[in-house]
Amino acid sequence: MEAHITSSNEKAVETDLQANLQSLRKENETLRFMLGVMNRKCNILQARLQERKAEQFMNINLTQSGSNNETNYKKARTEFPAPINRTSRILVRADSQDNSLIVKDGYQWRKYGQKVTKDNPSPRAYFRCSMAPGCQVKKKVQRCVEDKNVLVAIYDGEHNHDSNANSDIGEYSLFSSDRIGVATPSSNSMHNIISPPHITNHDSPFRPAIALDLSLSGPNKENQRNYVEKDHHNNYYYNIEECVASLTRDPNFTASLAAAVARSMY
DNA sequence: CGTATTTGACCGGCGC
DNA sequence: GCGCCGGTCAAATACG
Repeated sequence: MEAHITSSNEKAVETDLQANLQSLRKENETLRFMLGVMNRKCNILQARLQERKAEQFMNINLTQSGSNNETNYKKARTEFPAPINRTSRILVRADSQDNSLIVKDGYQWRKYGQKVTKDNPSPRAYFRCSMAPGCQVKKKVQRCVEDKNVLVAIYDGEHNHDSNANSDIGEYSLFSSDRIGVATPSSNSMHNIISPPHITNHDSPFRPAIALDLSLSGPNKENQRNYVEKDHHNNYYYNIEECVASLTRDPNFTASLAAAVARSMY
């Protein structure tokens, strides 16, 4: 009898927990969506500010001298580069037999050049974002000198528009297991591949690791994070595990977490 | 025929 | 000044 009551109580608690978990998931989803919207709005505003600055610069030059528009525009573009000149390096698994330097990342690119560089026998392809007229994001794609199965894509600048990756994630390899990792802008070699530390690799140093993508959209968002986490004491961590370990060591954090979980349950 | 890609020419920065 | 190198331009070409 008593045992029966206990089990029904447990069931009630379980369904309660399930419901709470569901509502927390929904809340999380909503917050992520809002963050995504704010991110996009921020990018658009930055692009508009950039255009205004360029226009102002052109106007000043036109009133000061009678030189032609194109020269002024070119100068304005160089004087005022992309609002935040971010660069990020992304490594993507590719078939060594496939000679195309195409990295599917959810954006539309127009190729405008190809060049063989000194340090790498594989040609480097130059792309410009063609999804939005004002977008000045560029990317360079080249096969890794150390492993031809890996494409190195270097992104330069910040998109002023959304990608279509969110709507059709499965199509784009950068958002699936094809992506190997993100390296810091200063890195010059494959040793900067970032992968979960618990994944060991005995076959090849460049074998793709599983990368869990928590970003909201395109590759430039990766650059903002670069897998570097910062805690509330302003300490930087270069991998998730280290960050989690530090947080769990912090009694304030664990107490706050426990309180938050308790609040969500009752 | 319009659009995307290719590819040689050109440009600017840098070191000598 | 010269040569090297990476990045960009633009005419030619390919493609749907």
